[in-house]
Amino acid sequence: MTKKLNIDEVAKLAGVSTATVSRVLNDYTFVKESTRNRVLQVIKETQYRVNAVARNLRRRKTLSIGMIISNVLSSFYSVLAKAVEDVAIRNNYSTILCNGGDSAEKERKYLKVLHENRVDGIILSPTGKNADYLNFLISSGIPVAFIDRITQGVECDCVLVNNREATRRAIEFVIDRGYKKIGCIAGPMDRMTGAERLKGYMEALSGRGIIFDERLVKYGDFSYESGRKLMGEIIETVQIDVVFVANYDMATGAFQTIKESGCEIPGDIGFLMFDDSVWTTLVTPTVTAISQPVYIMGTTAADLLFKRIFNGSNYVEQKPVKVVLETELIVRESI
Amino acid sequence: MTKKLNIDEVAKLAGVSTATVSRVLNDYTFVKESTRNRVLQVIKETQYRVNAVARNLRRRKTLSIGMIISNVLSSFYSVLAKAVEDVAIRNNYSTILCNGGDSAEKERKYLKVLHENRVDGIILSPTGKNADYLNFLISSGIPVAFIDRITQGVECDCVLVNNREATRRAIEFVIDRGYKKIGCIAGPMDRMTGAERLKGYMEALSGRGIIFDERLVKYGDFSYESGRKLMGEIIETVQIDVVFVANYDMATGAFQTIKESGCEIPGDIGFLMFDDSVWTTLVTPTVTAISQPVYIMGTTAADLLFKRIFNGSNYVEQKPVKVVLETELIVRESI
DNA sequence: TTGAAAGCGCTAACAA
DNA sequence: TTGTTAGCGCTTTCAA
Repeated sequence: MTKKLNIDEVAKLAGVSTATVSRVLNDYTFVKESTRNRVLQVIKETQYRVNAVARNLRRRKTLSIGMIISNVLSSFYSVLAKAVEDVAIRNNYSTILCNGGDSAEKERKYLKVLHENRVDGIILSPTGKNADYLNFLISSGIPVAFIDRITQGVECDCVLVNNREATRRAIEFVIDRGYKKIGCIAGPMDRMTGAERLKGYMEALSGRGIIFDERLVKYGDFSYESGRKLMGEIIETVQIDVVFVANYDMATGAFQTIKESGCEIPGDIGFLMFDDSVWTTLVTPTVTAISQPVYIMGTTAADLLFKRIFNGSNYVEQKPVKVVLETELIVRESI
Repeated sequence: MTKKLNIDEVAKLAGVSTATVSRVLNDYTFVKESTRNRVLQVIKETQYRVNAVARNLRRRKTLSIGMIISNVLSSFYSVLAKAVEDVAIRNNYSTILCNGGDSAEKERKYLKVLHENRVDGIILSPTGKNADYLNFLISSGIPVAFIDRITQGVECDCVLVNNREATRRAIEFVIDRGYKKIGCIAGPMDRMTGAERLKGYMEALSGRGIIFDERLVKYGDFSYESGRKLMGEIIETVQIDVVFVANYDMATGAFQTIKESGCEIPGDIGFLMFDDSVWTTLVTPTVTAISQPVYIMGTTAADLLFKRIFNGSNYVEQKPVKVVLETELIVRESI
């Protein structure tokens, strides 16, 4: 707060021009060794730090990317966030993390904030809305990458998993183990992952000649609370052999409810979930789960994004890349 | 990528000066209704978005804060991150999240990046090092708040829990239940929480007349892997009644190891952990845990930070606030 | 109620 | 190898 410390001040103290200081700051090669040292000395003494805001304005680059996810509290998204940040750091970029909570308005608001801050790229798990804004961003030169889900009508890089296929195969496995009445706690149908996983469930049934019974399916919002509540409803109202829960948070709630109800897994009810995380090997019995390569999803999407960022304004012409990663059914004791 | 769209362009299209556009942008009152509408119309048609980088440079404010935590993957820190971001959003601020991984060099690097980006404040779970840089930041007008831990020699707002006291009382409870040989998987001693919790453990022993046996204590790094490994060592080398694990991630690893070893909890070995999160009520038996008000810690620290941010440069004179929150021992089946 | 213009701190042509 | 200088896009006096 003493005197305002900027590049001019440093230049004055070192007895050179601001351009020279700038050159030192940016490791420009053509600076005489002695001059460079003098400047570095002043920088050290004054603890001068370049003002990145001014630099960003001038360079028209911010060395930052934005990331919008539903909620860092969800294990899946926190891994994604970590993966993306790891890649960003490797590229000397900062990450602005936004928890959009799956609200289309929030997503739009965050897109606006990120746009205003002129982030060099945006990576998000989209709500499926705001196609207009996303397209506008892309066409105005800000690369966008989708992760886990997509928004219809927006052409950009994306990284997904084979939700439908993975679910179908897992349910087929369950059926082949002899289970007949297969309950399902599905995600919301307006979310790609929710819809795809349910389709996989239905495909497996019809493929094995089992009539789809809609009373066995409950629709949640992917949250712990909804898993908890819907599992309770299922236990109270219908008779099932096994339950498939469409994501980690809901499965956590559902497992809790089953445990409290006194039902035995897998004796009274088998348990299969999408996502494999922390507690699946800790509980009794251990849980059979469809495992996604979450961290890889994050790094893959980030790599795609940075490829475009570093391609500069040519990037618009390049075809979007779609990566679909494989999941793995990890069979444990609950089925 | 068509034509460069800035405030001048908008002004031209609306037939006014840039100053007027700026006034509209910032809800300045003295603009004639018709003029305002004309400008808003142009903004809408062109999809103009203010360049926050330029605005920040001019205003010498960025409406962003930085947050440095060990690792978003850790349940504790992800809750903290969410809490801080929630408060930031409420104040119309963005959060730049950095995973410092408890490395002093990384912390320093991130502090530098955040400083260069002229964030309006920084909130961190400090490594305990870099006191010089932190003090420099504070004295140059960037408010800092600590959360969960502090750095010696730095005077700033902080939010902690009563680590030592909480542990002491919990261990006393364990002793009073009749346990005698109390193992401990402690955190690293150069981290405040690690050291304080171990002190609490030792205080409880001496208070109850139990001789401290250092063979029963293993020192980990708060990670899943170290919990897993150290629990293995304990099981193989010493005889204990009960184990206290000093944080969530290590407890996850330790619990896994016990489960795999075939030992019964609490029959063969009682289990007590610091932190209460996802799986403690899911496993069999449910786990007795010291619960921290994590979300509240985050919002409290963020509130303190924003109070200083909004106080402008006067903030340096105000005495640092230290908040110590209470934890709660939640008794379940594992003890 | 509006406009002209200075300047936030930096980078990068261009010139020397 | 170094300096001069024109902006980057915005806000904010000051004047009209």
